Parts: sequence; C-alpha cells; structure tokens
Amino acid sequence: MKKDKEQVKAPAVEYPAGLKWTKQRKRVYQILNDATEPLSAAQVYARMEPAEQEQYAISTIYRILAAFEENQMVEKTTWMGEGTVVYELRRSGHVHYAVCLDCHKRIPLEHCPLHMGGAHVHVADGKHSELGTEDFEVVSHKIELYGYCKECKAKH
Amino acid sequence: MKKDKEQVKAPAVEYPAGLKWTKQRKRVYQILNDATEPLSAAQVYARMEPAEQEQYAISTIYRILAAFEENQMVEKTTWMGEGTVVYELRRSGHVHYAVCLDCHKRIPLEHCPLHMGGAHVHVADGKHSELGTEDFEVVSHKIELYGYCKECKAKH
DNA sequence: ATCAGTGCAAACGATTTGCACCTCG
DNA sequence: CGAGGTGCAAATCGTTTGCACTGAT
Repeated sequence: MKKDKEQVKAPAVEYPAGLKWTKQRKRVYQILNDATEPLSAAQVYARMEPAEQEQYAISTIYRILAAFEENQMVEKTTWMGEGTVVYELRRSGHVHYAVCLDCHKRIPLEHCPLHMGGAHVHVADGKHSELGTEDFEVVSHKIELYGYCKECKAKH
Repeated sequence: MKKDKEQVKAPAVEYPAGLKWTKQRKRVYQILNDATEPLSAAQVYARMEPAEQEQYAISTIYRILAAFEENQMVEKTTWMGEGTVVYELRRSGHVHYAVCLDCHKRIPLEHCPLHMGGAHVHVADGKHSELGTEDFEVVSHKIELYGYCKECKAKH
C-alpha cells in the first residue's frame, strides 16, 4: 500500500458538500476504510505514523469523527459493557459481530440473524403492553452476539 | 411504597454468600430492582434522596455495581453509541429496546426479535469465510432497534 | 474482633472546549 | 479573502484507586 498523493480518492461513502476535504480528514477516512472493525479516536490516532501523530492533534480526531457522524458517514457504537465509543464507516450493508467473551476477538457475522419482514415491530408500552400493535417504525438495528469462539471453546 | 426496615427483602436474584448485605447495597439493589431500564452509577445515585446522597459516596456505587457484576447479579452494558456504562439486574429474561431517533425514547420490546433455535450461528472467518461452520457458541446477545415511535411518526 | 465495605479526595482515561492560527475552496 | 478546520492546553465527565475508618458477620 504505497503512499501516493492521490491514494485517498473521493470517498466511497458520499462526502457531504460543505465539509472541507483536508489532509487530516482524508487520513482519518483512509484509516477507517482500511480498518476491519470499528475504531475509537485513540485507535485511529494510534494507527498513524509517529511523524503524523506529532503534527495532528488527538482532539482533531475527535472533531473529525464527530463531523463524520453528523454527516452520516460513520456510525457511532460501543461494544457491550465497554465505555469507549467507536466509529465505523457506513459501508453498503451493515455488519454485525460475534464477540468472544474469552479472547475478545470480534468475528463479523455472515448474515444478519434478524429477518424482519416488515419495517414494524411489536413494542411494549411500558405499562399497557397487552396490545401488540405495530407502533414503531424500524429504520435500522444493531446486533451483537456474545459467546465463545472455536479456539476458546477448544481451550476449555 | 413505604420505607419499612424490612422493605428490602432477600434479593430475587441469588445473593452470593461472602458478600455483606449492607444498607448501601440494599439500597442500590432496590433502585435497580425498581428501575425499568439499565442505570448508570450516576443514575442510581440520582435516584437516592438528597439525605442519602450526602451520606453515600458515588465511588461506593461504582464499587457496589462492580461487585454485583462480578457476582453475576447484574449485567454491564452500554447503549450503543453512548459512552456511559449501565447496569441491569439479571432478571429471568433479558429485554431489548427500540430507540426512537427523534425523541430518544427507549421502548422495551415485547419479544426478542431474534429466534435462534440453537445456540450456534454461522460466522465469517474474516478471511476464509466460505465454510459456514457452526464455530461460535452464543451465550448472550444484544439488540437495539432504531426508528420512530408512534408519537413521532404522527408529528411528521 | 476481623476483614470486607465505605467515605473522601486525589488520580485517571476518555472526550470536549476556548482561543488563536491556518488552510481549503 | 473568509468561513470552516486545526493545534494546543485547559476543562469536564465518567470511573478508578489509595488510605484510614467503620460496620456486618
């Protein structure tokens, strides 16, 4: 992967007009694009070369990620039970993960285990939940599975 | 709900031997039990009366929640995309939520939309994903739906 | 009595913000 | 050129920890 000046081409994700395509934004975009899993601001920063880290500020990374999120370029998430926020580029289709409780490996699921035919689900009202009316229009969803991967299962 | 001395009875969730059943733990347990959704340490603290807050330390809440978690009494989670950790009492079955993208209301789902017959799913290997072998043992899972609630749908 | 549990305050890590300077468009 | 973007440092927020004290068993 050579570092050609034009290595970072126009983003696959629609780049919103009005945002400046600066070199730091290009770089953050590139790192997110190369990543196979969601990254925290610190992780993005860590993936830069020492030389870059010196000239870029970590706070800029936070602001860039926030800007990307506001413009729907990335999705903000967290791993269950972990306090740090991670960002994932919005690629064509969304991906879900199986997370190993032992080695913490994150394995992307082949298929989304959720097959909602319609765009509606039954939700409980909180107090009056007898009527299972379709009263919530689902736009997107997130799933995480927790358990043990093949390797860790073998270990025990 | 009066404040009888014995109001807080032996916890529905098994209380592990070796842990002291102190008044602060009783109170935290009670609050978690009354809650309809996972709470952060700060939220637990906020649900105490001013008088209690003065005599209890917030750090104690953190330690109690950590102790509860180590002893499987509660589950540590996060709302997707939010940096704060929340704790939920381990009741019989877990609950998932539908989150309104407009008013941010969280509505518990009546039923888990995921009906995995077995305890295994097909996962991609990352690189060699052709074989869809059952190589991940699912222990638990987390789901969040995003969309618009009845009220907010009406508003637009 | 003993040791886990607690309060307090300081330490910490992650994230945010104010302000002056810089740079893309 | 000018608004938006950035660097730097200080501020904030959520969470953890060291230490001396207290209370449940």
